[in-house]
Amino acid sequence: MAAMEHVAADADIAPVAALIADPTRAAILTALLGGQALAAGELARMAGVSAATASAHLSRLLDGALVAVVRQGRHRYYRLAGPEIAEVLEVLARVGGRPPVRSLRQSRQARMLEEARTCYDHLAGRAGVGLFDRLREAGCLAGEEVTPEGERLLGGLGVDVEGARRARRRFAPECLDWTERRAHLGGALGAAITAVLFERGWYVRGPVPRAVNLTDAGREGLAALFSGKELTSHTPVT
Amino acid sequence: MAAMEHVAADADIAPVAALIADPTRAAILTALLGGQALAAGELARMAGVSAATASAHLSRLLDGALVAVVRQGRHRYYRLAGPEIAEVLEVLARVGGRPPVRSLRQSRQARMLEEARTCYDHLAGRAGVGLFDRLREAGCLAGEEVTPEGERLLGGLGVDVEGARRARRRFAPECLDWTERRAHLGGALGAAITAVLFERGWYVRGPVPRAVNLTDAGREGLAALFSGKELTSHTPVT
DNA sequence: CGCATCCTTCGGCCTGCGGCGAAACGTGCC
DNA sequence: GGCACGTTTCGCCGCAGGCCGAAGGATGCG
Repeated sequence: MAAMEHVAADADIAPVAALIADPTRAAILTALLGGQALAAGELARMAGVSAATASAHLSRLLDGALVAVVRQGRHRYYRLAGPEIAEVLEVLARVGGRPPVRSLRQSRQARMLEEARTCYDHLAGRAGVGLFDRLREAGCLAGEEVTPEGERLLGGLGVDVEGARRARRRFAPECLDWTERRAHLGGALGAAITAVLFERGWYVRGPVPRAVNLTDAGREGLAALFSGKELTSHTPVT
Repeated sequence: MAAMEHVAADADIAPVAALIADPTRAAILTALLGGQALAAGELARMAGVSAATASAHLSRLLDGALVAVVRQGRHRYYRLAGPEIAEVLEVLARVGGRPPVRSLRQSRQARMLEEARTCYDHLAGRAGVGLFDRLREAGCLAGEEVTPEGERLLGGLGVDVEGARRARRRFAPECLDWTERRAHLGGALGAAITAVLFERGWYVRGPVPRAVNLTDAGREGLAALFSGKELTSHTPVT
């Protein structure tokens, strides 16, 4: 969930938030969430303000690079500047729209996500930090590197450590886990390990989008892995 | 990327954004991104304002449920209210911090993501909308349902359509694709199909977090699938 | 060219809200 | 109890910025 590894070094979030913070601008942006470009006048009508007001807002949104404009005859069609903008609006909507009290179903789903989930492409939640801890305890990790011991253990599991090292992303960064408030393993290595866990069927995806479940095979496999026993051989799917 | 299916029916995003929009509050929230709870006075010092000012801000953040507080003696320790809040801040940071001009490497990554990526747990990008179109053309989908023809084709592929229908989420909603500006298939069915694509090795995850790549096997398999030929039998990994 | 349409710029009004110091409140310590 | 300290509440000031109507481009049409 917390994609610390991807956050630009302390970017100014206030100016962007300020652009979205005005109700009229928010209405405009939400209207544009549909994906199609809309004319300035139409946006003014949708937002319930005069053309002059809407124009001022659109000008600021343009400055802030939240929207882009294409002139066509005497119309100016505005659209969101990119997918990231839509993402921001959607995440904000999830936070703003969350009900003050959770339904039973929601809290059940929340508990599942706390137990084990994916964070982008690596394992997170209690399972994620647990795995990270056990890898450290077993002496597999030192700083952002893998020890020879770790190479052996992960290699035996079927993880392509060398491949992960060559990937175009950070190798083994800690990724702050937001439900556990502690680190789990992210980056190329975290993704590679997680891929193997799925290939082996040790974890399977759950009904809720990012939830994953530990299988019986996974429980046994992980226990064996960290008790030092050799693993049964394994043929990857690809 | 566009998780339309999860957005609450037009939630008010402006109030949340307004809370983040003030530079002082943004500084406080960013300070709390570290994960540990901090005392009010400490936050005041970090944000560079008087205790009175910080207190007022914290009070508003508390009202808006962006932070939570725990009293301990004469201190009050504030922390972010939950993982969603961290997520909002991180997404905002990505947008606010994005460089005006993309590096070669970034634009290469962006192109990869435009071609094919995952959106939560289903296929998106050109590949996602393409697959959706071909499923529709083949008469597999009707509204939010699967036709008998679709049952046959997907069943032959190894997709558990019945299982997806029973899942605790929408079955086959359209999900707006933000790079293509058209719909792709989301929900339980989209996830189930995507899972099979990975199991069969038709798609593999790429070096960039959400990127996926079509394999040669995938190209052939998909071509065969939509040309009506029978598929080679398939043993799932789990 | 003249007019209608769409959009932006300008000038003025006014509310909202962030800032501070001082005082009040609550808690721990002696 | 009395004091110190952390935090909140109160009162006040100042300004950023949202709103509109009117005027000023720009574009298309006849």
